[in-house]
Amino acid sequence: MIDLKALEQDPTAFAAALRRRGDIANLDELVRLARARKEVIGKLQALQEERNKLNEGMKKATPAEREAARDRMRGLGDDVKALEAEQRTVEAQRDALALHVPNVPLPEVPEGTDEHGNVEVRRVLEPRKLEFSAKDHVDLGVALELVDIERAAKISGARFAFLKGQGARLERALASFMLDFHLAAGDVELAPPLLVTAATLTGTGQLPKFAEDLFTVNFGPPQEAGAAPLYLIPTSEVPITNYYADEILDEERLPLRFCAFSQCFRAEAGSAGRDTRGLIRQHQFEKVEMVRFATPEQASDELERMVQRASDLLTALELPHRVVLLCTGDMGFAAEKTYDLEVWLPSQGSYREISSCSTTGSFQARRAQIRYRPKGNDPKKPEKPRPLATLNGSGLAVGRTWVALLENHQQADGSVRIPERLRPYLGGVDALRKDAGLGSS
RNA sequence: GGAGCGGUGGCCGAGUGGUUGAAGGCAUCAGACUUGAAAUCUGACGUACGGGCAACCGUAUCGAGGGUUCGAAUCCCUCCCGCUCCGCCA
Repeated sequence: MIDLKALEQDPTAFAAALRRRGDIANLDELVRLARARKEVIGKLQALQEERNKLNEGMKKATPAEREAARDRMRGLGDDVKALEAEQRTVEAQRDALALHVPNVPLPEVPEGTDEHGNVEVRRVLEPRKLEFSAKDHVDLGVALELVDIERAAKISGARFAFLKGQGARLERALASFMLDFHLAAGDVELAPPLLVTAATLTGTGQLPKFAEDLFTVNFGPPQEAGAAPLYLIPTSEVPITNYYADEILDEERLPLRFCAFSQCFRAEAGSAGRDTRGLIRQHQFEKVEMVRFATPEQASDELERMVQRASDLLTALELPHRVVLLCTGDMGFAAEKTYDLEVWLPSQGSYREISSCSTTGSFQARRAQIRYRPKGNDPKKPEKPRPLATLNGSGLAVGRTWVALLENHQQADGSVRIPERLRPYLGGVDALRKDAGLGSS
């Protein structure tokens, strides 16, 4: 959620900053509601104060005095209730609007309407020059019996896959390798719940606006569902970021750095027809995620560190990639600055997203009520809590890493070379070959 | 699925209609004492909103919402969450 106080104090500046992403529809109405709310609260508190004062004398008042005060008190009580209802209404209207307003981009974020406005920051590793024509990961995977998409369609429909034999083991190896990489750098690992409440998804910004991208899960048969549904997480950013929801952390603890492995589930109703071949876009995929809790002052540095970490992972896997700074039009709803890491895919002759690292500033923290208490100078007067900054980044999308590894390390004979660093996770094998003797169709 | 119990401040835990934002304890912070530390003593110590330059003042807040009442942490209703036992189960 945007900073409503800042909005109220300087609507013009706020609108200018937000207009860069082209969405300022509700700002005027929000300002109006903020002022209406103050007015209601002012009236309400005056009445409550009067009521409290009258009440103070009631206990020791004589029956006659009590009787005399009663009418006035009744009237006050009714007025208070009416104003309380009004306050709730105004706040509900305010929240309904505010929860749909996206985050404000940082000044250094380039302006643009779509991915063409993104700015390449650097490239790492040269793509190999193949002396044969590159196969894509589906052809490679099918030939090596690493993946079975047709049978997955039979079981679950489109956008699902079985990994098989060495293919399944490769995914497990990649996830383990990534997690160990993060642990070696000092991150704390969390294994999160995969089903979360609507409130949790509101905290990170997926709800209320993007419900169509999520899978809903009911208790028991749909027609009997009594309890509120849960949602399959689209990324472990959701449960991890909400880990500290409604809490106040001491500044000394920050920054906090977590990593997590999880399945992710995305309905992505709007993506029909895009990336229909292969494993690039699935309803279910694995991802290792990095999440940071930091002071607003630390956020920028933490973002750069996450990008570097993701890049180092790709380098360790010998995968050519580039870092891209997203423009205003290509950023996610909650982000105020995002870098994508794009890995080289020989079959497409282009770079494809494999990691996205964002700072949301205090946007999610305000929604999820995550605050920290600044150190302060005077030990007698503790500082007031303020929202902290949350960051998240893929480190990495395991499925897409699987794809990139096959395509980049394919060899003339159809086998796939395993990079040195990954071999310990695959029992020491140096390549995936057709005659591995694992499984048959 | 059946039966029962419970949700109070960072934590534990009193409190069943009227100065209770809430006893007491723990934790934390500051000061005193001490060569230092421990122990001890004194004091401070929730959050949000409104007003104010500030000191500060006011209002709300005892899981959430609604109701009864002049007045609710305390009474009533609904919902949410947690725990225990039985059943089922990876």
